[in-house]
Amino acid sequence: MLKLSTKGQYGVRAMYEIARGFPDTPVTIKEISERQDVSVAYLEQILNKLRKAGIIKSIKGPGGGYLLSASPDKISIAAILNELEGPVAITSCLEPGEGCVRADKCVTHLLWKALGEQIEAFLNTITLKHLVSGEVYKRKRK
Amino acid sequence: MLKLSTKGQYGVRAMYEIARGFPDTPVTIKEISERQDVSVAYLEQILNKLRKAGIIKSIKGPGGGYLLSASPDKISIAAILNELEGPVAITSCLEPGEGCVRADKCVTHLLWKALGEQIEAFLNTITLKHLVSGEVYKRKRK
DNA sequence: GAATACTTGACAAAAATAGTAGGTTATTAT
DNA sequence: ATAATAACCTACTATTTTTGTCAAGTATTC
Repeated sequence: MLKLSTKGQYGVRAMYEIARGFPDTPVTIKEISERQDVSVAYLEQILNKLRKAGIIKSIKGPGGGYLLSASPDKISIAAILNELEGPVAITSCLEPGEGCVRADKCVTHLLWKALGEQIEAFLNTITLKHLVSGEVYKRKRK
Repeated sequence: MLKLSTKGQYGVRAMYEIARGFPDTPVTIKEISERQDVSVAYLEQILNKLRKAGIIKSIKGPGGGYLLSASPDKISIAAILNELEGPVAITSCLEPGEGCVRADKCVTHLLWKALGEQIEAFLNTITLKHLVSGEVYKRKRK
């Protein structure tokens, strides 16, 4: 349960590759595709979303590719997933804009809200820098 | 993202109703259906799974219904969702039995594992007792 | 102008979700 | 006995989401 779609998974892995080119080496879709075993066409969709969100920048033509818009320690996993999969919302009624009609009498409303906040907080603390430096492992052990 | 299916959501709400009958008042599907706005037919499917898992017991015939197999403070939300939606597994390769081929070179593997463990730990601390007593609210504020 | 590389929109197979429908079995009360 | 109640079981299906592919276009460099 609570599975992430491949778009989210591949998106984070693609961002990792782009982060490795920080601050000024553009990374092409083809390179990402080869290193992460994801088709070029699918990556195009994913990176397009992230570019429109302003998380990455693109440079066309030979020598082009993708670059981070900010330094790796400023880009959290939460930010990436937010663009690709929308905000954390354990139930549909917790999505922004979606008013929950039975929130007052719903015994589980606060539970799902609290869980969502936990997840969001966790994903906010982890950045591309942690991924690139392999620090996720250390985190896990403490 | 990270949405729970309706089966999981309804399941927890149904368990809440059954917990209210603890220790010896059987709760019928019809009652749950009316109180939680979920069809009888759909609830049958859900409660059947939970019964087969041994979390609840059933009594047939007039005066029958469902009862908890253990006291509300011994039944966690994690246990309920585990039966209805399977274990927490942010990615398919983290499902029990599913060996991850590229775990060693996958930079996100440990991240998803850590997130899953966080979620599981959270859901393990919350029980039906918290739901019935409205204690989820208090938890959330601390 | 040829090659590179991103951009865009449409499409489609496959899987998961969210249920319905209809009949069966067990128990109780009359 | 039999009627009523309530759980049990299996199959089916429409819809939505996921997971991509495909084709054509635009911008840039050499």
